[in-house]
Amino acid sequence: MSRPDLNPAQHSAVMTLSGPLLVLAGAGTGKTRVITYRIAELIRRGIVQDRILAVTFTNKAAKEMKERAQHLLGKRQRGVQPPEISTFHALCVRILRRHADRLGYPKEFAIYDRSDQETLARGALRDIRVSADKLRPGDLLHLISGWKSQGIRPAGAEAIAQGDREQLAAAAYARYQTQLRACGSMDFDDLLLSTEELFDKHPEARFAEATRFDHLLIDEYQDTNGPQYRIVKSLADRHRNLCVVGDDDQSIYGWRGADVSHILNFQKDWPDAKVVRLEDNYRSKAPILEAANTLIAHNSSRHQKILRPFRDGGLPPRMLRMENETLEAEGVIAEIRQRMDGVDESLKWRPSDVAILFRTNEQPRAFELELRRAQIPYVLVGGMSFYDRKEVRDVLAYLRVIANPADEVSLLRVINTPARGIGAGTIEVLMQVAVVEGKPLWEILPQASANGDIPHTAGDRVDAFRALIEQFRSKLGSGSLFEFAQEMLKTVNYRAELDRVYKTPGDIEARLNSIAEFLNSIALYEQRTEGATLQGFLEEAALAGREDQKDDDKRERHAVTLMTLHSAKGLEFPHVYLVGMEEGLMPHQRSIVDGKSIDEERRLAYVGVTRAQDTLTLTFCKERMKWGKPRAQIPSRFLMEMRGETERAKKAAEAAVLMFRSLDGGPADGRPAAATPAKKAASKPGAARSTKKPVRRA
DNA sequence: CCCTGCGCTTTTTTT
DNA sequence: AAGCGCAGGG
Repeated sequence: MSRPDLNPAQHSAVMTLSGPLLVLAGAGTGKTRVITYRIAELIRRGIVQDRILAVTFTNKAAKEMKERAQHLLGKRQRGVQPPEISTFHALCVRILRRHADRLGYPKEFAIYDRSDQETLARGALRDIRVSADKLRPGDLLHLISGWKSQGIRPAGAEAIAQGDREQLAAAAYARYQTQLRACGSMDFDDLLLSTEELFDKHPEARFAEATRFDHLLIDEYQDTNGPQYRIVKSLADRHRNLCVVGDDDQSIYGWRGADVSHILNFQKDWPDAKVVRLEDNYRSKAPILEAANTLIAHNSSRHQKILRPFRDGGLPPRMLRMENETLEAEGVIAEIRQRMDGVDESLKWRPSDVAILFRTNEQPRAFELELRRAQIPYVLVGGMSFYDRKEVRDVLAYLRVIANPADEVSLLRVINTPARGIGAGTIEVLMQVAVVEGKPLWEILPQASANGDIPHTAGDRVDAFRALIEQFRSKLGSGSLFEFAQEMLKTVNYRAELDRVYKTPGDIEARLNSIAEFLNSIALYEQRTEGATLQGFLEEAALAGREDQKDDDKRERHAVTLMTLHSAKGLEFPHVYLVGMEEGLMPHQRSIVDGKSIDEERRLAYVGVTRAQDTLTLTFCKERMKWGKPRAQIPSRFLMEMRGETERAKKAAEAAVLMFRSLDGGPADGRPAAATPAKKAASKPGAARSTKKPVRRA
């Protein structure tokens, strides 16, 4: 079975080198191949590689694309660098830095991740005296991000906010944004939004950026949000050589502001756009693809397309019913073990051939346990990442404060870590002074001991802390960053914090190890970067986020992959296990209750199914633990839809709606959960029709 | 100020 | 099951 180098459709997409081009590429149709060949072809035709910009959604995709392009180019000419390939966010950071003076932003800014944002959101809600039962930090962040992805600022949000909840959120948004700026920081949405603002207010900056490139390629175009869409337009309308690649059936980031209409309406924006459809699937064996096609056909409003299998043979997806999540993991892992140990050498599975895909981050627990027990190497992608660990965040916070003491979130994190006698009372007083004087907390610290509001002893401690940070600030920029960080940790005596929090020597050692690993990443950064700075390192760490760690490549080659469906997009594996195919999980309870985004959940399932090359196994449990209690599960409607049993799928959907809407997350035995009486009373009468949480009057 | 233990709530996906 | 906030004793 030989595969053509490029089929006619792919060839046409590669060769259409000027003007707008929409490549509608189904799963497994070789879209990466098209992009890289296109880049190579442009360079072959004499386009200087610096004039080509390719944008991806993840660092991993960017890295991979760079490697592939490099490989293709290497065959033709030696020493040719690949063109600029970058994520949206990294691109925006560079643009903002180049034009920082225009917008009056500092050139150096910290990038706040999800956990920093949560701290900020919590603080904003406290400042405007909103308790968690009215609006939780997570919900606030979701609303803020929604506004930001539509380009709406706090003033605008206050104007359009509907109802109490949104009004409160809009007020908190204003507060959040002020604090964020005061810290000299940006969140991920800000990077995009500020770039958009820069282009709006400063046409000359927009012109300068647009003139840097003659060709623009955007991968995963179905996942662009408002600001990204507008930035693409700004950058492309001069040369019009815009190639976007995507698949509306794989749009799974709607909750993050991605808007499928961008890809659906591409031809309206660019009337002379050429459209190429890639419908030959080279990845999955026919019966798997058939299941995928049948499943996705249940979605309305999509570009009609059918994927044709190139590979024949193979078996239909298996659907296995398990007793509970422990036995699910046991069953799956036992099978993998067995396949790995097979007698027939040619049929043996390697660990890296296998992926276990799931919907939520709590699901992998059971599988990790079993994999360890079976002594099968594995990598858990995403989940609790390196940068989410407490000790790493603490060290990071110290470095951030040293880089920029105005960073209040980080300052508050380390001011009493390890405990140095600056307690909640002292901090509260200092914060109040800061608010009254309208200055950052850091600038208040020198007056602390003089201020009569806090005890003398506390004042001395604050002085000592400030001197400590100042001492390291003055050392910055001379000598190795790695040694700098190492010395800082020693001086600060971070070890004391570990001893306080962790009881067993094993725990302490594990934490020390992750700190060592972190320090190592500083050393690696220094090695590969000319003119390494602390700021530069912090920025890289923020943008790399939960993505790859340097030695993952090596590990991945011998390990079973565990990951969420969202992280699996763009990847493929010979053997895929799609686990937890139950109502409430897949589709998720949330989308069942508000009935809105079932289509997106279906696309998610579709993404999962189309990751499989040779075999696909779907599993579901009869019962699953939740909050310490076992709970009856209904098999996912998607299982039935995949087999064309539409009526049975509808029944499952109805049952799920009943279960999740009326029982407030009811238990296994069918009796209503003993929920808090107040909540019960409120949710029962209105539950049938309400799409939003009923707003209760006080 | 710091630690411990109890009780209450939690329900998705991530650049 | 686990993480958070709060009360109470050193």
